[in-house]
Amino acid sequence: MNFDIAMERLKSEGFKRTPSREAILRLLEREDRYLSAGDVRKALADQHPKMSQDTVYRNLSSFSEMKILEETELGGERKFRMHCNRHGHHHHFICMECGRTEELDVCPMEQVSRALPSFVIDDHKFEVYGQCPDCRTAG
Amino acid sequence: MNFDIAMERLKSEGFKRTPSREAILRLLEREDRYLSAGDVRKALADQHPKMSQDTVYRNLSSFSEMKILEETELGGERKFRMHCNRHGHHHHFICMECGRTEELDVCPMEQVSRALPSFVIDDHKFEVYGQCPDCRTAG
DNA sequence: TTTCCAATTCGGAATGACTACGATTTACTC
DNA sequence: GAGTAAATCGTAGTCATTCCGAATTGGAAA
Ligand SMILES: [Mn+2]
Ligand SMILES: [Mn+2]
Ligand SMILES: [Zn+2]
Ligand SMILES: [Zn+2]
Repeated sequence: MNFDIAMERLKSEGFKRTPSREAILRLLEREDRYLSAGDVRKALADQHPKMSQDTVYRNLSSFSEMKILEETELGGERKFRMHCNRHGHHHHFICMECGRTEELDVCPMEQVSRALPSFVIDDHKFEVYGQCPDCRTAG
Repeated sequence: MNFDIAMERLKSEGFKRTPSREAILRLLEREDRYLSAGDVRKALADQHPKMSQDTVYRNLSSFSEMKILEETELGGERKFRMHCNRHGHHHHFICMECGRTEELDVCPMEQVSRALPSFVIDDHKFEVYGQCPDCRTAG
């Protein structure tokens, strides 16, 4: 997903176009990795020193709910990234140093569904953590 | 894992046998599901009203580090359960109503390792969420 | 263009999980 | 039974997140 498509999505769902929303989405498009609300505030501190934490949290949550962003929880913190372009279901490798992700095609849920016929399955989480090639070289 | 094996493990690693530790481990053995620190405090409020949160958190963390407990993070909270008896690596279905778990044999990490040869893989998380047969019937 | 108002943001206080820490108590060794 | 390090207690602090009332603003309607 890119900035323009995200803004269209907002408009089509009746959200207003505000400087805060533009700045947050532009940042996430540019960074292309998982950022916490605090990361976002820091990154926008120069251009938008008055943006309140309420605004950051509220918008990140809204964007996540409407699938503009992908969200996970790492180290007790919510983290957000621009939703991948790829169609359909996928998971991520996440670099614990820089937050960058690599998309994974693997998903074992068909097997699991078959193994648990009497359970209601609502959701699942599959994430792989480590060091990306760039961070590995740099380290 | 059961209470007695857990106490042996504590002893062998030089930890003292205290009423707090016994109560926490007995509770987790009996419940056999994921509990938060708050859940533990509430459950022990009758028998051990003076047990401080420091004691609960410190011991749950210690037990988790020494693999007496399994730990996960759900809804922004750390949760703990007695480590399964099963040998070797596995994952869980977790009932979002009652916290009970079902062990899963499926793990897609061999495929992932093959797909990401230039990445350092340190860890992964695979969890399935939903409703267990008991809660389904009860609901 | 101006008016209008619900949506949005702001600033700051409240919440809740978790951690830190000095004082006190306790489990184990001798 | 005395000594000592470990463990616990009580409480205060931290940090991410949420809440709330007041002020501002985007964009539709006049
Ligand atoms: Mn993705
Ligand atoms: Mn297990
Ligand atoms: Zn990296
Ligand atoms: Zn259940």
